Amino acid sequence: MVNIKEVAKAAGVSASTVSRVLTGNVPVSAEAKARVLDAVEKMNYLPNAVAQGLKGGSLHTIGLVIPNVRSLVFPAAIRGIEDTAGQHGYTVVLCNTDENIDKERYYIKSLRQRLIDGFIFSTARPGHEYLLDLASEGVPVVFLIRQLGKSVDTVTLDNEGGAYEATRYMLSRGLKKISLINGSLDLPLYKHRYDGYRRALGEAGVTEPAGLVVHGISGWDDGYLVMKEMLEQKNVPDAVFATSDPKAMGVIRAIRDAGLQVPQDISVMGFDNLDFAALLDPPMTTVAQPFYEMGVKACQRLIHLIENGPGKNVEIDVLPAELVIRKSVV
Amino acid sequence: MVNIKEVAKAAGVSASTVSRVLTGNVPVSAEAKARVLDAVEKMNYLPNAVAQGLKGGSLHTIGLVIPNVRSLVFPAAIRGIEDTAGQHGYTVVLCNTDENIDKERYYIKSLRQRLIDGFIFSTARPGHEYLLDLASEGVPVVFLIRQLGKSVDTVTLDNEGGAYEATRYMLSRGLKKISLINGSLDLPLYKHRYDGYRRALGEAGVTEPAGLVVHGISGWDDGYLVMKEMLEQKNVPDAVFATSDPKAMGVIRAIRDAGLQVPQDISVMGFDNLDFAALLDPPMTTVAQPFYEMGVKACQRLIHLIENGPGKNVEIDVLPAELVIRKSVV
DNA sequence: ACTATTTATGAAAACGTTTGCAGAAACGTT
DNA sequence: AACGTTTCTGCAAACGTTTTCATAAATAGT
Repeated sequence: MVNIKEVAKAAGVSASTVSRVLTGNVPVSAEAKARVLDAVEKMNYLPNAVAQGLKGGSLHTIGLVIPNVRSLVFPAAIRGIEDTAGQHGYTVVLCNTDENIDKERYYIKSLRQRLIDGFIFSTARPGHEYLLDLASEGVPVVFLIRQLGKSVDTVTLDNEGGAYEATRYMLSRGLKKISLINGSLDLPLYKHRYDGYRRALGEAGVTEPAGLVVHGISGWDDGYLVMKEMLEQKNVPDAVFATSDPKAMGVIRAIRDAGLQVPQDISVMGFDNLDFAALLDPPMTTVAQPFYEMGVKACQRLIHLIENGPGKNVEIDVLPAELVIRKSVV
Repeated sequence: MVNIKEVAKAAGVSASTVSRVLTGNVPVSAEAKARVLDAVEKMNYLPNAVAQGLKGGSLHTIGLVIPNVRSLVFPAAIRGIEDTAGQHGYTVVLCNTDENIDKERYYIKSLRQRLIDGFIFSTARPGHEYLLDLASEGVPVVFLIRQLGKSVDTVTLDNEGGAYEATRYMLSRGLKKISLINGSLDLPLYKHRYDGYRRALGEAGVTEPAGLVVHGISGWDDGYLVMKEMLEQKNVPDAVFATSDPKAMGVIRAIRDAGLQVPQDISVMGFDNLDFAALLDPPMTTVAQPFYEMGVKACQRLIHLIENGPGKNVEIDVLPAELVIRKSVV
């Protein structure tokens, strides 16, 4: 690759002048400018971003740390991040941690060595408080989807509100005995969904159905198993509110395997509104998360942090959830 | 961040010695080594990879260029790439092009400036021949999933064989009038799936059903539309072979909307074996692509290229497709 | 005990930029 | 015509490493 000195020689000026033409920081005579631009064009010169990075301390790169790209919730968010990063001249490097703290530490170390400008984490959870230290050391950090404390800028969903609306909707359809099949309460987001569910139930004066509220469920296979168990125990709900679409799919499968129908025998509601939710049979009623938009906002916030330093106060951006009504609830 | 000179001072040696201890390229007295290691530990020193990159010409980073992370075929492959990259100390930056050649060019330019070590492209297609030039300029490149010519190392699927097996399977189930709902023939992979379909039909002595072979279909909505059209024309197949799982989902939906059943009235076969294929109703019979493994192989190959230079001959790695039989075909 | 060899070390150059500094050239003022 | 400004430019230092080169110290060989 051709470097700045060769261009300078070709244009008959010094390297400094070439640099000045290209950065535009300092005025250069029209004539010199023309000669430089000409040479740059002819020689197909591109400044070496690594050298620039070394000088200026930034490579315009951000690190995106998530548990696993294969989880269906992330691709849309990634896309939102990548699109806005690209618009601002940033590049994004992707890291999958599998919720493993050692992997996470390794990635952070490795990226900081590379002069990364900032991080977006979707891996925040109790036990990962050192991420807060990272932020307080002055490294630009934003949390996405998962929140941890209130000291770091965060873009997340109104999980409580979403679950509340969902539960209220089922109640409004005459459903009373509503099972909750929920994720791990370790994650605030599942805690909040539980809260929303309880609030709706409380307002309607119905009590939590015994044995039908279960936490710590993750993935469709787990969902399948709990549902199967409930059915075998003859503890049959009117409806089940599964707090993720994959769990809901497992639930539906278990209901079908027991010879029952959705929603005629049991209604099922999901959460996430993954791309295929509309295509299922029956099309799934669920709560939509604006993943793409969340990615965009998180990235905008991070770039703001990088370029303007930390604001006076941290910003916790809670986006509204949207109820999407299809056919899996009576 | 602390730099090598500060460590050197703390250890009472020169920067060169610190460097030598850390790289291990040159012997250093045990005593100096101990002092250096001690200081490194105490000061939490991490060498600046950007400076190393500037010196050595590599930042140990690879570029992964795909059309869109949101397409369900990529996440597993990405994971395969990222995992093996991580094992070799490489970092991966993700680029979505939306099949847009200008975006692709922009990313390539931007990454080359950043001293990227090599590229994996899943965007190869006719019209993008300049990717071949990139490779012949000496930039390490491997193609994944999509092939373009034979001059660049490629990891792809035996698409012809997969489609052949799928078609033969449907034939063996007594299905004769088999519709093919295929992607764009511009992409060799869809061309090959068509070839496999025809070979199976030919061997069985059955002719392509008139009006039931259609190309250029992409996504579930398109699939839904063609199927609906066929049904309205009263041109009803025994089975349809949709060459991607999303297309198959659209097809199934259209069949249901017409009041027919899968597979009793019409059998449906997909292609890809996306994660949720097993969870559909009925569970979908399809052709599996080993996406994760393909990602691993592509990344291994790329790292080999980066570290050992181009081999004498290019390697086109065609992985076998696997028929996975579930319940959507009689 | 003296030279020849090996071993360990530091100084300095190099990687490709950007930028502070100072000097040169051009211009405008009186 | 002399001076003060302004405008432009090149030199050199700096970013944080690695590595070549030369030198000093230590060891071995006679």
